[in-house]
Amino acid sequence: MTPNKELQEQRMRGYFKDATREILKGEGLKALSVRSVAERAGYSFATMYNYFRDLNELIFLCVNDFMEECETLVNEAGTEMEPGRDRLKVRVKAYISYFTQYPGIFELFFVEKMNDIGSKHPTARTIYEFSDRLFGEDVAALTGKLPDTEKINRDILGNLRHSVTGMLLFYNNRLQPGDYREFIAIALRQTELCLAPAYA
Amino acid sequence: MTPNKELQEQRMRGYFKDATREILKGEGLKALSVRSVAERAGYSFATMYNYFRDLNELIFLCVNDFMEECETLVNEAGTEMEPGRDRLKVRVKAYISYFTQYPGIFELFFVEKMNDIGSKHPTARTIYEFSDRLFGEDVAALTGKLPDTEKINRDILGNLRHSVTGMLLFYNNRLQPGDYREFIAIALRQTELCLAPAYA
DNA sequence: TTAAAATAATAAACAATGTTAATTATTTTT
DNA sequence: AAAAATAATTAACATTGTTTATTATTTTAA
Repeated sequence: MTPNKELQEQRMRGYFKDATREILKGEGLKALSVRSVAERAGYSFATMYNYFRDLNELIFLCVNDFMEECETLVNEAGTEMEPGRDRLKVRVKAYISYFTQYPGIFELFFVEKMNDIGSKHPTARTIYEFSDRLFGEDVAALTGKLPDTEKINRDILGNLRHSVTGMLLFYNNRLQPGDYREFIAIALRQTELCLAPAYA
Repeated sequence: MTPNKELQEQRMRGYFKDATREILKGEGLKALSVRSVAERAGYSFATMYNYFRDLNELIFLCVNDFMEECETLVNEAGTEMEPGRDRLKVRVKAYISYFTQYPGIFELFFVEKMNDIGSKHPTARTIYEFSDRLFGEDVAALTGKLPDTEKINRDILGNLRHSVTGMLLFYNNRLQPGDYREFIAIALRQTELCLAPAYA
């Protein structure tokens, strides 16, 4: 019987990745350490270095998983609705809800200071374009009949990306505004404002 | 001769504060440590604890200085212009320029994860309202003649606050977009979009 | 099947960090 | 000038990421 090294290694990596995901979703980046991950995975902290270059590599691998999870959640919001203004708001709300429920994941996506290598990583661009992918269809539904659609789309999606990220940053990291309901209300209002170029 | 304890203590605190400011402006938060501050101040790291509760207190004290510095810079931009759209853009540009020149200060203002006490600190609110103070006059000049001025002002200033912060976050922390000129161009374009409610 | 080789897991160690407690140096007061 | 108070520093501890040695295990070869 020849042992399946590939499978074994895959499993080991899985244990560490799962542990990392759980900690990030639960206690957040602050609680993440080589030792905390290893303990949850059931191995010594030194074992991690046999499967990953360092803690950062492990963190990077989680981003894709989280992105999928978030996308699924957003896609489950407003399924019965027509693409457009109202559905966009429902989807933005789901997006925001994900990142307020898991502030550690928000931190990981948008806040964590990476080294220069990390920022040049393709992941950085994928994150940058993440909201475009999620909200593109609804925006396109609003601008489809207009001339100069592409430019307007870029404007709107850009504004959405920046202002939603900004709001989440203030809410998650600075507790501004202090109340969640108020935060959501402002967020939806701002979402509407971002659509202005579609009605010009 | 009775020694002026007050003055002496004030000076000591000044040495540490200056050292902290210099490091934050130069190498950024990552390079800031009790030891690096103390070395630059010319004292042992333990001495810091005789004048400040901890490193966080020292950091907080710098925020106000930086805010003043930034405000001065912004106020020096477009002094000969009329309040309004064009001056706003010049001022936003100065604001952005400050926080890209000193990414460590941006981190300190908007990114650094504070403990709950820190986020409930009055400073958190001051930071939140900082851009409103800087850009309020120009926005008011645009909306002054409209009905429902206050509401529109809030909308515009909110959108400005969030989208400028979001853009800076992407640029400073994720190198998106990769080129500074492109970044500025997008930022100014987005600034204009934020003003849409004034022209409705 | 058992000895040798390869591999995997871990423990030990190091450097850097924030912080506190103990100690030394300095200044002030009596 | 000695005693008391204060200031500054050193020593120490706990926690972090990471690397280097050791130990345990598994695979291979005789």
